[in-house]
Amino acid sequence: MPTPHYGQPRYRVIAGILRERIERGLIGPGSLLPSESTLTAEFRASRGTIRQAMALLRNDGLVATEHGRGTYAIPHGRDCKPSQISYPEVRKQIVAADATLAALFNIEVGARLIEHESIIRIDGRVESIIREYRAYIEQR
Amino acid sequence: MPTPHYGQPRYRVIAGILRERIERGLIGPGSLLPSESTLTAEFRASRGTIRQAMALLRNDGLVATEHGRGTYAIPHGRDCKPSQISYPEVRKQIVAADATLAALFNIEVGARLIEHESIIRIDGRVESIIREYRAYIEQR
DNA sequence: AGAAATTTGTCCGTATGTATC
DNA sequence: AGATACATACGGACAAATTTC
Repeated sequence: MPTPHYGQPRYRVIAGILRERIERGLIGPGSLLPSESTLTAEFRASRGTIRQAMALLRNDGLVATEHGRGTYAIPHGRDCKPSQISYPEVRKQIVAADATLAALFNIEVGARLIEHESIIRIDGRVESIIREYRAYIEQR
Repeated sequence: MPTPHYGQPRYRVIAGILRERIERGLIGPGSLLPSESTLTAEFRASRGTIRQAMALLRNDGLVATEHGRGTYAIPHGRDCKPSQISYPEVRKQIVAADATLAALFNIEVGARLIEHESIIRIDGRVESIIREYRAYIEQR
């Protein structure tokens, strides 16, 4: 993928997402964030970009990093007693049907499907991932 | 050597060589691959590059890695594809985490997950497929 | 049971080359 | 030209799990 940076640069966007997870208690406090390589997978960003994002969070005192161990969320400011069970994160995207899905929907392998993904976390840990697939209807 | 990436990157080349050794049975199945440090010596590549190569093999389900132990070849798979048969409306099975799921759950690629699949039909037609993934908890 | 060595996991800093806005 | 971003690659260091002595 090229590098369109309309508006905010990616490292700021990523930092913002992580910041929100921390401030909402999805991650911390005290627990480890995903590793750099995991985050590169999740955000599909390069390591450099992830590290820039982390640098912002460190700078804001939201996280601390220990060499060889990882990056923690810091118990922040006033504890607003975050609820233990978090709101799911939701994502919607168009994916290509694999063999199994294609067979079920009776469509061609590679045909488009809409995938809704919800991530349910408890204490910041991913508890469950739910994906729903539907036929893709061309719009417009 | 600097880092020109003409043609194939080194980690792919290395992964290819290792893949061949595994598929030829020079290594597997079940036995440990050489350690990362051994491979850096053999291929004169940095550890990071070796680890990238290993990640490819893991992603293909050819090997699995355990912290502090090593990486071993996986007993080669014969997947009897059930494709033809009509699926039950609800299904539960254990699946291997792909890269995306592994990143979200913060587990190893290839680690076990429980997948619940439900098929929603309207007038006999598949309307929607819902899959839920959870961590697999070893019982013994 | 305990210490040391091995091995993987993670982070740090840096560097080069390419491509896009 | 400069900032952003990607992919690749190196070498070093500390942390944590496992194995060996």
